[in-house]
Amino acid sequence: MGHDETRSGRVTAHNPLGDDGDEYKFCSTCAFGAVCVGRGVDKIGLTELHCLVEHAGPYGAGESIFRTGDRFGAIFAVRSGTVKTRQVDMEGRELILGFYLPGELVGLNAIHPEIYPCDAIALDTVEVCRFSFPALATLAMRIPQVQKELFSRLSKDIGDASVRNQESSADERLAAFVLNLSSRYEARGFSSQALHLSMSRSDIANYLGLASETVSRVLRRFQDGGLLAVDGRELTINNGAALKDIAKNLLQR
Amino acid sequence: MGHDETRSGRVTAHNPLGDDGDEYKFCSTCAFGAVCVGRGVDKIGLTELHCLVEHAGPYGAGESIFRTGDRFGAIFAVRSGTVKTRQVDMEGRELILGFYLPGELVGLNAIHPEIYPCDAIALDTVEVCRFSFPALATLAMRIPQVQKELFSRLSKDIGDASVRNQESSADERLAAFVLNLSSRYEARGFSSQALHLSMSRSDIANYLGLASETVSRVLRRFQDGGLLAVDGRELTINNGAALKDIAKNLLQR
DNA sequence: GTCTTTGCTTGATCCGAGTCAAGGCAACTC
DNA sequence: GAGTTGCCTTGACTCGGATCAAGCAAAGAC
Repeated sequence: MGHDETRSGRVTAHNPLGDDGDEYKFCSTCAFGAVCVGRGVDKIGLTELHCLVEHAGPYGAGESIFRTGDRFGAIFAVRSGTVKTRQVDMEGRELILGFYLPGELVGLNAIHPEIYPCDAIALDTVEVCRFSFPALATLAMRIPQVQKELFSRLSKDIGDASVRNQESSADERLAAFVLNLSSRYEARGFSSQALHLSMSRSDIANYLGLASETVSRVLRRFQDGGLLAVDGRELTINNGAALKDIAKNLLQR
Repeated sequence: MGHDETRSGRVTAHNPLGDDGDEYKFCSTCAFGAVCVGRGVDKIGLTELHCLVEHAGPYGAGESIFRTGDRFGAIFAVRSGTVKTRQVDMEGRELILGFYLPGELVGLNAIHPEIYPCDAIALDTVEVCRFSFPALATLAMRIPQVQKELFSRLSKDIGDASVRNQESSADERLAAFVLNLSSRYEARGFSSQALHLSMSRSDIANYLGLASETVSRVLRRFQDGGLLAVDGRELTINNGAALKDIAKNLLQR
């Protein structure tokens, strides 16, 4: 055990995630790892994927994972907690681009400008997996499934961003927002009925292009109509069908 | 020349773009080809890229290049003319996702769903280059620059789509729209001052989330203020700086 | 304990842009 | 020529949601 320990200790010091055994187990619970496992990346590819991952965090609420203008070097998979991305304009006004739940990838919009075009900020306690993008791109050259996954994720984000663009009422937006969160939580094994809003009303409002007062009012109206129940940031969907009907023109295909 | 001609003739019959000599010249004027040339794809890679390209069109105004629900098989570079992409919701209302000028890529949002999520419709006489996506992805496995270009284009579209999402006044939107068109034309070697709007007022309105009447009124106000001159679909920018000031919060970085 | 601070809710008012309606102007057709 | 069609413009009215302004509750600070 003596000199082996020394050697692996040295390696680990430079690459703390180099231990495949632990890492394999570690990443089998990681969202992006699960994606790869689920979509048929072979075990060798998966191991290589793990070798280029770094576990980062925890970040406390309000801390940033990356900031506008930082040189782009990696994309991040949320491991736990919720992340928001935002831009701040010249007048200091915030524009929220998106919320990222466990299992979702942050930073794909930075590949092109080669600097991060937004801040990524933890809304609660957040852990992430960091994927060096040059390494990922290199791996994608050899493993078709990795390349395909990347293309697919990128393409999906284009579609998702487009959906938000249509003109629609506050009711439609909020119903769609709630249902979207619900289905994303469900896809990751959480409850689709009872959900926790990690973000403030004003974050939601900003994201949806509304005033926070409007968010309050619409949620209250939905609650009065029996569509859902809100208690602070805890939200329970009681009539998903009715919400779907309200949001039908905004729902992702 | 004799048997050479015969051989290349046979090949050409099955793959009409297989003749490298002609094709190289042909695609050196094609927008996507120019992109690759400009960014340093080597000649061998470029030749291979040309081999997987098919020239399609011309399409007349109103004809579609692909339609919602078609199985995704290729992305398209606009060669001449203007293309719009749109979705039609259950009530039959149109939602315009984007306009594509010569040199721009259409269909990137179809990679993920693996079917086209929208119609691509020619606004005037349109010619395109068709890139088989499986072939492109395969080429990307071997040629880093092709992979990089694809990642970059995809990432750029995410960023572009996000920008449109913020709440903003009709004036801001229209100023940003005009400037955006202007810079895109300029990037392709056209005039940045005098531009032709290939799309109707109602297409512009739809794209910007406004009513067509509002587009009329705002353009008129801009004209009265000396910012630009409109004559039907011909538009001349007279005071770009003032437009930039109006649009400053929406301008792409 | 009180005093702040922060986030959320509710009410009253106002304004930008949508909607409705009418009319203008080319480009075609017959 | 007159009529039709499609697109654009202009005016009058309406309304959804922003803004302004309180008020309230929970969580810290001291």
